[in-house]
Amino acid sequence: MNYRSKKKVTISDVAKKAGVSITTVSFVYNRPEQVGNKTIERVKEAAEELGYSPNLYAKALLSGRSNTIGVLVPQGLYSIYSNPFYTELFRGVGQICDERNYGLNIISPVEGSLENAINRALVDGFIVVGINESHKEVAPLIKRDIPVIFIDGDVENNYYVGSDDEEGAYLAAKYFCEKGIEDIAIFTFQTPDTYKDSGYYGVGGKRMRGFKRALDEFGMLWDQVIKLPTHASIQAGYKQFEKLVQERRVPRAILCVSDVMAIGVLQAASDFALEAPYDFEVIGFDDITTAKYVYPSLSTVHQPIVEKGQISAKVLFSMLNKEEVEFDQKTLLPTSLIHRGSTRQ
Amino acid sequence: MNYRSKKKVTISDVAKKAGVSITTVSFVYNRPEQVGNKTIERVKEAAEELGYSPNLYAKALLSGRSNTIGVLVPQGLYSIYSNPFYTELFRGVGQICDERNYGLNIISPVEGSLENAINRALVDGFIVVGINESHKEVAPLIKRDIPVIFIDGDVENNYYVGSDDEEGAYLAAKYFCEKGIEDIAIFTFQTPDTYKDSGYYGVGGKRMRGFKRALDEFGMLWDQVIKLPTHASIQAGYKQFEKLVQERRVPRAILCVSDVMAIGVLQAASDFALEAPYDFEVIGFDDITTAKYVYPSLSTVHQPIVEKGQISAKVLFSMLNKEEVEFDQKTLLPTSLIHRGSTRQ
DNA sequence: TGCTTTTACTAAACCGTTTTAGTAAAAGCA
DNA sequence: TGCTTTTACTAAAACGGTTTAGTAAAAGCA
Repeated sequence: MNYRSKKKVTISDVAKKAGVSITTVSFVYNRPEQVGNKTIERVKEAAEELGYSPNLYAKALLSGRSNTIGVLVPQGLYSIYSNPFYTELFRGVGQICDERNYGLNIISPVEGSLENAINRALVDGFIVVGINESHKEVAPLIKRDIPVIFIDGDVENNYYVGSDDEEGAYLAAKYFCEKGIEDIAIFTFQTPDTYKDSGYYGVGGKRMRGFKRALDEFGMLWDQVIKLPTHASIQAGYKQFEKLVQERRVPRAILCVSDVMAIGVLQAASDFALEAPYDFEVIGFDDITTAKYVYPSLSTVHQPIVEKGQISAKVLFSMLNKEEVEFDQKTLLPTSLIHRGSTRQ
Repeated sequence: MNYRSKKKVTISDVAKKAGVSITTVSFVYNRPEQVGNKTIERVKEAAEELGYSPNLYAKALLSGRSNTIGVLVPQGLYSIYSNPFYTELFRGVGQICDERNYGLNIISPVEGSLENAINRALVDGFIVVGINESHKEVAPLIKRDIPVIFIDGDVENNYYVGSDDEEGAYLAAKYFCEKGIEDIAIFTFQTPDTYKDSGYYGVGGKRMRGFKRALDEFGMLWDQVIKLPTHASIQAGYKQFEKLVQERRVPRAILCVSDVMAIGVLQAASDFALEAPYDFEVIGFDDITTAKYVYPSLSTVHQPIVEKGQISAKVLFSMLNKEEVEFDQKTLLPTSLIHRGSTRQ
């Protein structure tokens, strides 16, 4: 089949057909009290017959608003929608958008470039996730003079909402240290080159610093810990653990910088007849919804993802409406270690 | 703190500052080969100093395109982003958007009205999920003369992509019937009044008809089967099963019209020291990713959700580009029964 | 009746771009 | 040198609406 659209019918087509000015047509929709009843009737009839519907871009040009906010994410939509962390974040942002009758647009790189994406996004403001404010790709944001708030990046000069990643990671690592476990592997983020500055980047960096602080405290050698860069997905976690099994170096304890990796680990373990917390222990990070339901249920560092989304949306809306913002410029949410089935108390 | 934006700088501000016409400024960005080098230099400098960034609505008005497609969903964003079915659907749609460098906007009701939402959405085309084409709320879509494709609704006159819900449900119910189980409960969708026509609506209706066909075939009385309308969420499934336990009428078999409900059932069962498939058996519907990872792993009717998203996006893009569409007007994807831990072979 | 107010409508300006059609100056060419 | 072509730029017309300022006719009023 072949789709063809008829050509657009504009306000002046309706005006012509109804025998009135375009002003009158506009008034029929926007200030009907200024128009006589029979005229309203006639205009609406003409509009109906022609199949008129006002052009939204023209309206947006006049008002300067789209009534939509954007969440800027550093990966493609397929990745993003495969990662429960983002889904839960969107849940929080979306809830506030529901309340305010705003639209929500997830903005991901266009041809690999966030700058392109920003330069095309028809939104009134941005929530930027996982990117440092200093990153050159987000420079056009400042230029566009549009309200922006950052989540999970290194941020100095803008609004920011994040979790206490360093502390959460510290608690997780400390738990193993206190048990005297020395044979630890860390599944770290595999930072895409584009967004990598130096050393450990963003939340991944903060979590690593938390792990290190605990190990340092207990006199363990940071350099001797196995660090395995792993994509944030179940599959990648599975693969990484599979490799450890095949190389016969499954450690006593695993710290994952993300729950999905940890779930992959549990899955792989089960396929190789290993079982947490008996053959090894594992702690994830994020406390996504699924963490409770997997088997064994996943011990993890909880961070309030949904709330993070809610708060950032609220702040953004305050900026949009030029209201006082009811939050500090930097909001740091608490993290906590949650013991479930994948660790042995 | 208080956010203030400076006033917008336009192309004519830049033109004035650089001492050229606005045409020249426009050319600098869109057809630089038409402009002398020193002029380009001068214009860019002026633009930089003023912090110029072109107005996207004006551009969109000219081009008539936003390079974004919309997925129209029947619930608020909080609900949608709590439901893995949608997330996986968006994954499929998003993948194609990634490839084509298109944006993806999830459009949910504005003040409870999808019509409002449609009338504000700055998108080039719509994928409509779970709503019948005859529903009055989607009428403005046809009016806006914009490409549309439907997923999971009752559709006659438009492009449509769906799964063979009736057959999948039939297989699930038949499985229990063949085992001679008569004590069956069905967890059905709780259709919001707004979108309810008559009888069982949309995919929920198709699935119910599939269940019924199997029961009929085995001479079981449809009216004697317990039917429990349940919201599509883990919590609601949990609550519903909890009630069954408390009323001491846990059935031998449960058919759920959605995986999330079934996962709630498993969770509640575990909390009441019941365990599938020993104390009862349960089959879900959808085969969301999590179904594999819960305990016991969930037997379910598989439908290719991601593929559904991919196909509908592909069809929509063909319509947008006025290409031949490589799919039939109606695409019906196969479903199949997957046995995992929550049933006993 | 004549004056004021209200009602119903409209012309024109504007929003911020892109694009078309055109021009003057510079360059190319015999 | 005189003619044609190219280069570098611009004025003005779109795009499709909303809004302001204004007008003519109808209604209100003494």
